[in-house]
Amino acid sequence: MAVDLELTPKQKAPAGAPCCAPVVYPDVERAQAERMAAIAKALGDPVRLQLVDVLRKHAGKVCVCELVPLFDLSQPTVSHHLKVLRQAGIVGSERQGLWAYYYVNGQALHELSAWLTPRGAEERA
Amino acid sequence: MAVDLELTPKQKAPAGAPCCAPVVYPDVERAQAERMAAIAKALGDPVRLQLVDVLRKHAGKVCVCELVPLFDLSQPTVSHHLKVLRQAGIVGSERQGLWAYYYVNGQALHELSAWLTPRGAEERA
DNA sequence: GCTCCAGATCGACAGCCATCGATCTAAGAG
DNA sequence: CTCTTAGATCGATGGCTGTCGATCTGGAGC
Repeated sequence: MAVDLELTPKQKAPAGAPCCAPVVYPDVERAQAERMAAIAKALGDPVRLQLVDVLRKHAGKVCVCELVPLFDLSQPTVSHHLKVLRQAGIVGSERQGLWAYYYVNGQALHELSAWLTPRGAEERA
Repeated sequence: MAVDLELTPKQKAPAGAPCCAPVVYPDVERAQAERMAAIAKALGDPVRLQLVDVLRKHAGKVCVCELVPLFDLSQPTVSHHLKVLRQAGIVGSERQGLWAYYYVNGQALHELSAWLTPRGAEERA
């Protein structure tokens, strides 16, 4: 851990020179960052996060008709949130007759979780 | 966890009755959901997620002047993103003379990570 | 004092997003 | 076939958000 980096700039930049080195950041991370951000963004709404929470607690497939009354929201809105979660790969759905059942795809959540805790607190990649 | 729930609705709702029980959801979760969603939302932008990534890798405090050239963005925009992260409690800042140094507050990330993995991961995929 | 620099804030603007009512689709019941 | 129900989609709308240039703040150096 800990790149050798100790409050780098020590004094004012001389003239028109940039105060700090560019510190080019390998964009190997960029693709992964986009993916992680997409997952996080999908979870970035209290309603969607609660939807995931409910689906996860039920551990099995849950009917949409059970999800709608949990929130003080219209059915189209809940449907919209489920769609967002589906497109982010966080949940999956399955239709059986009139009803649609949703379930959590643990993979996506695990991906984000793994990024959040990169092995033993912090460590270089 | 696994609540006993197996594809609840078996047949069409009779008349004007709702098809499923409301399944009242304890809003004890609601406060936590808002908190988790706020953290996730702050991470829901690729730039902010990369900022956190960089700060984390450096393990120490990093000067803003080093962060700006990492992205093809104006200084006010980077400053804005840092502010969002700060307000979400994900990063902290410290000013020293002309420079401002940012660092990751592991707590917030750990909170979200803990919520994402509520114990023994998941079994289905 | 004055000047320059680092960084935050402001104001504006475009694009996105959560929400709704209305509508569409498909399936079960009669 | 007809009616009803579950759910998705559409269209509109108001609010939020990412971005920028311009400006403000305050410390460093002269």
